[in-house]
Amino acid sequence: MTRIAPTALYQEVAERLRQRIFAHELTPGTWIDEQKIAEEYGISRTPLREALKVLASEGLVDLRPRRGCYVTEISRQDTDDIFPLMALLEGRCAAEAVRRAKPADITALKNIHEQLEAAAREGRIDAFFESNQEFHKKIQELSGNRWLLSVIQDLRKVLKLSRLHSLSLEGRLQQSLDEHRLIMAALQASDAAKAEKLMHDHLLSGREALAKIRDGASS
Amino acid sequence: MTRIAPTALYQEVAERLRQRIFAHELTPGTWIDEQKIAEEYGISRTPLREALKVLASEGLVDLRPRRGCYVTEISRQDTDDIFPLMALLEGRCAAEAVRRAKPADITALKNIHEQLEAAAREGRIDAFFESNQEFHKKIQELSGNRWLLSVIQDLRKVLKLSRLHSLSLEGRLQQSLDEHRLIMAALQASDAAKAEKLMHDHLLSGREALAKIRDGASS
DNA sequence: CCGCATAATACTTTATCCATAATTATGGAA
DNA sequence: TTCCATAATTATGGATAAAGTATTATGCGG
Repeated sequence: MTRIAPTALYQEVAERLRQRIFAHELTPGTWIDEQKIAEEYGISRTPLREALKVLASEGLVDLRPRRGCYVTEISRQDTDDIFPLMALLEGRCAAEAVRRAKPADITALKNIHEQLEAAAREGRIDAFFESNQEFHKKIQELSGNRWLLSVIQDLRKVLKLSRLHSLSLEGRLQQSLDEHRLIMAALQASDAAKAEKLMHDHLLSGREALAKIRDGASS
Repeated sequence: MTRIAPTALYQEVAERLRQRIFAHELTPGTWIDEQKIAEEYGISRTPLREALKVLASEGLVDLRPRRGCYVTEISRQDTDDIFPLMALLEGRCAAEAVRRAKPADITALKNIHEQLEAAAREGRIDAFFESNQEFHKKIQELSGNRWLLSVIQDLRKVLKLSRLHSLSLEGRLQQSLDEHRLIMAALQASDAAKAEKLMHDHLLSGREALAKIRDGASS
């Protein structure tokens, strides 16, 4: 059987490591033992090392020459820097999406939003996360700007390094849902300016929740 | 002699290739022959391949599995997408820089701007490019947001793929200088809103120049 | 004469091996 | 007992070789 999608081995390895990092199985600061991982995956160190180079330029790991590879530790300063940036970018996405969205796109968005509502009703946290991601992603795609999308996705990857990031959403599930409803309404009403501001504030609101958790945890 | 900065070989190779790509010695679309380059640099293919992975995630080359490595071809759509994004981001930088700049920072900026003026007076194109880059970079650093800076730098790398990009600046040297003067004035006056708008328009103005050259070239 | 299939060549990919550098542990001296 | 130095071990970085896959060219058949 020939593979339809000829992904190189190093790409698959990078993806598996990414998932382990996002799942916080590999926590920030931990050393990545090349030999151990290679053995574990049943591959040689060569593709693994290439995968680590990729993760390094994504900012997920820190490659210290002759010292080894460590999962990136993200600081408070970093999240404080990234959230306003994401707010700016995703706000722009929302505005652009309104201008370019066709009726069918709005319908698709409504479907995703409905999944979010359902997940919230049934208290399915994982599904809520999933739909939330999808909603944001869909809007980014609607913006029609490939580079805007890629920049946002890159930054989101870095944010996912923080364990607190996923925790923070749990604590404000209802609030997040409310904000999503307003955004959805603005999109339906084709109000670009409103959608931009709502999305912007939605992101900053996420930052606030994170800060609250962090302050609580450090006390 | 021990090296102060223990940079890995793959990093040096990546940097050399980057320069060759920016210098348009390796033009977009050309195939990168691993064996030839490795031989040329007197290294094995291992560090070269690692370097290519890095360049790939920077978007400078296109790594097609089992097909080889090609210098990225940037489309009109890409530049049309990137310039407004850069305008948004660099605009934000300017606003942020005004808020955070200390008197000493403004003085430093004025010095760089003066170099720009001198380069323009003496018609030193290369020096003008240099000072222009430095001026923008300094403002990005003043914004104090490491991530904002890195995103902008990444996008700028991609823009540099286009040969037209550097050409376009030559044609509008005087206009670019005028815009810089206005930005400098807004910075000195600590007018964040004005600096943001001027910087934003400055970038879009760059896009216009590029579009003009492109249309002229394709006629 | 054109199209398809097969074979050969070339390049990517992966694995193994070796050397160098860093870190840690142990021993000796103060 | 503690600190410094040296040696040994371990891990990273680089090179070479082998294998697998894709592409191209050539030959044969329709």
